[in-house]
Amino acid sequence: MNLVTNPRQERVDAARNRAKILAAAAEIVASHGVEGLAMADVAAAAGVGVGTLYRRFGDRSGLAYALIDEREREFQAAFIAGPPPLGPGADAPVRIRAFLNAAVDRTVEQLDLLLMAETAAPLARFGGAYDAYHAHLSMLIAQARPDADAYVLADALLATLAAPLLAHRLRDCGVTADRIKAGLGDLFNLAGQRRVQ
Amino acid sequence: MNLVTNPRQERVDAARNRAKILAAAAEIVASHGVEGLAMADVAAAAGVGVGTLYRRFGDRSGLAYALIDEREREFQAAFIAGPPPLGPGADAPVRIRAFLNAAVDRTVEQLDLLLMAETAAPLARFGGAYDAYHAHLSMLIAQARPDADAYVLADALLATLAAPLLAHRLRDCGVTADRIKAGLGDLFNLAGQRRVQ
DNA sequence: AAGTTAATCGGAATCGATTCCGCTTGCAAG
DNA sequence: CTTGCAAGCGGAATCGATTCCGATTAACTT
Repeated sequence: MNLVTNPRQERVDAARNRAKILAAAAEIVASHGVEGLAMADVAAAAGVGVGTLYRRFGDRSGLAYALIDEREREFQAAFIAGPPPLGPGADAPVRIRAFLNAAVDRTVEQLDLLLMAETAAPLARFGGAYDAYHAHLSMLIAQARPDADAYVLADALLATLAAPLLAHRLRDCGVTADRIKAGLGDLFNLAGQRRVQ
Repeated sequence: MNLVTNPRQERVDAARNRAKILAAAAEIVASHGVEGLAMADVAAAAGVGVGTLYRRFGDRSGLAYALIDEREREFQAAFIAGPPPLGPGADAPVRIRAFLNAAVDRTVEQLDLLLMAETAAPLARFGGAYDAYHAHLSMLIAQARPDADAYVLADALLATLAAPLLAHRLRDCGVTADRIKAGLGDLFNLAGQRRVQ
């Protein structure tokens, strides 16, 4: 899933082209929105052939993920090894709240690109970033709520953040990001508590 | 979202073509799988022009939804007005369990078509069947667990059943449908219980 | 510096979905 | 039984993504 590094060593012209393509794509998204991100246009704006573009990024959604990638690794670094409350050092419940809040913010922030990337290749997010999130979150949940099925609970919490659903709730249903954060936090809080009855 | 009925009255030739197209599409899916469902092929097999196909079903995912539609309305009728435990008559917690189990089964049963339909138009499922499910489930949850945020909890439970995620878990992760049913059931059971502490 | 090779290039060709539009036809009013 | 025309039809044209492949070129060897 790592879209930036490479097996051996990228040839200098290839690296230069990668940079030109990403710059051109970012500019197009900034000026014309995600819909304007046509492969032929990106290639033309970057001054390369479409073949080059496909060699580097695989397909349209690969390009979208590459555009997302920088913030992605930033986020992953933050919750894996950054300072508390997101990173290690805080209690699991605190980290879970922080993680969910940050995940909502991050998704909302890049909603259009995620929408496009997930639409073109819904499977790509799985096996990729999703699995990393899931591994992290289910570990924390197992730690904080030994009685719950951490694996499924993590899926439930993360699936609620899928770009298409989030877009629907935020844009068509008037739900706020804060309400979703609160709802997920409550859901986690309630789940796995020792039952009364 | 109703893909079968129509505003005024469908002309007889149009109705005949609709039937021919659906029959041809179903046969193609049966023999060549969902990947083989190319618009031009369906049109040719049905003996109509592609324009006709688009007039009737809007686009590829519309055709997929139409193929799903029959079982869809069957399912909706069952949980809205059918016999218990799915329909009215049983206690809310029982109906919720039954609904989640049935929803898992139904999704698994038509996983390929749903995968295609959602991939082509992830938004279509929202505003359509998803909203119906959500309305139903959140009503039951509100009834059974007055302390929980039924709206968000319903999203969490339903989002876990999204075709791409379910396909990933079932096919790539070795998770069974039964485990997911159990996990969702537990999640509902735990959520909204009066807290101990 | 010249040779060798595998990685890259570029852009034409291909492929499938979707749109367009002039022609046809069901059907209801006169 | 004509006539009017909105709904419907077919399939060519368009559009954008993706694939192909012969020409180039970076990078290592001798």
